[in-house]
Amino acid sequence: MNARAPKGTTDMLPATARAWEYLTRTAQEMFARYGYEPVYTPLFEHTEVFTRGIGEATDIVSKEMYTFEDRSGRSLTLRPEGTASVVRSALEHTLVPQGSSIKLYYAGPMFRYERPQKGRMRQFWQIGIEILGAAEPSADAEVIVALWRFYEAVGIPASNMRLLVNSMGDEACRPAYREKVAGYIRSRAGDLCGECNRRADTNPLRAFDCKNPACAGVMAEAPLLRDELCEPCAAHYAEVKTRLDELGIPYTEEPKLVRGLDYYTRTVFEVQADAGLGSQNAIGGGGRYDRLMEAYGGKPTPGLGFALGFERTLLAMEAAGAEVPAPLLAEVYVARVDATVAGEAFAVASALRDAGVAAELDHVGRSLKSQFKQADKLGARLVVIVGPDELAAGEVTLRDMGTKEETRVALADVAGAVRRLLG
RNA sequence: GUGGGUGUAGCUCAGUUGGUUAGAGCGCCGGACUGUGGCUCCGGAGGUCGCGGGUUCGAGUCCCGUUACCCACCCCA
Repeated sequence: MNARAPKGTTDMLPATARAWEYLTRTAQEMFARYGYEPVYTPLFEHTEVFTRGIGEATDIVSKEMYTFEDRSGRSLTLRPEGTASVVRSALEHTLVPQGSSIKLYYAGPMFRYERPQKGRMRQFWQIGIEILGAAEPSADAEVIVALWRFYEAVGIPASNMRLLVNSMGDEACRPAYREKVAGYIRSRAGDLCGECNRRADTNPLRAFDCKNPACAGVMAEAPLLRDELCEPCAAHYAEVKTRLDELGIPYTEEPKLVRGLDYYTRTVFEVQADAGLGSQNAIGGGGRYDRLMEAYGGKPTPGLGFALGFERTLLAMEAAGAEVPAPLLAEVYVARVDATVAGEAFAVASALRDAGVAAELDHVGRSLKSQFKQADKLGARLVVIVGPDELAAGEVTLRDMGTKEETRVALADVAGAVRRLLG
């Protein structure tokens, strides 16, 4: 059989899994302080949740989804992102009654059928937060600040990151702007690539993202939404920036920042890392999606949030030299002199564990010498030596690996003695 | 979907102009007088040289195909 994990997936071995748990734990602790509660939605949804939420014409929906029929013929899709599911769940359970709001966070794997490369996997992990029911600019600022602070908390210095912000307008001003850009594209059709010409009809704003140098040059002269925002959108955007300014969060306005998901309105943002990443340098991003709930048939409910990628965040952390705390696997190593005392040794290790001490012992029949090597490698501060001689007196030997001092203690008091020595 | 690069022990890699039993470091296991660690020394286990063809007296070394991984385009977290 093929023992490899499928393309674009990877096993998270202990070193990585530890980092995953660290990121999750940090998010739990931090987002709790911001008032967010956990939510777990299914890893797959009715396909419609994503086609209607993210948009039929987006790359994610049109060519990157893992869609399949179950045995009853339903069309299901492995979630390519988290927001659509959370909003669908909020609608199903009426989590946002009129006039209220709710704050949620999630963490888990997402799935997109893409060509893997640095910082891009087919199964990748995200942590995200969402606020539903909040329309005020302070909510936008809160989400952005939470994202920024999270990166700082896990050891990525501000000097290694760039925060980009923009406003995409709303239904009052964006349609007109879209047409204006589409018109601009058609007027410069000869100077733009084929893909961009098609975008005039499908998603003109994406032309701003085109990597083609010629297109970039042409689009640099295109009309900017910043100059076309309706008054409410302009005021909202201005206040978001004021909130960020007041906290000293360093951001850059990027008028060409466009998100690839159709549901975004008004505020959008992205954090890019300068070090450790390849060309996929966006380690987190998000924005406001005030019309998404309606797209699902719910009442108008403003919403916003962000998602950050585990894999990319970890790459940025490594580049910054950020350390993931390592757990203490063995404060004490229980060594047995020979097989005749295996039972007693096991009982001692169990008693230590019951007493809250990290204790390890051998299960493969190593020599006593080898057990000491193990103890040393694991960083055990103490070794409990269980041998026939000691047991004859109802005792065991305790060795301090630092000072090499050995003392005999009563078998019945091992846990107590160990705890006193460990301080 | 397109392009480039790389595939030799668990890991990181050497392998001369194709030539006898494929190497190193690290890791792992064991030992250096009898129940004891970190250093050092000695020994050992471990390899279908990605896979399949071809050229050749002979290929890890050359050619073709294929596959996997990596990176980039694209897109996004």
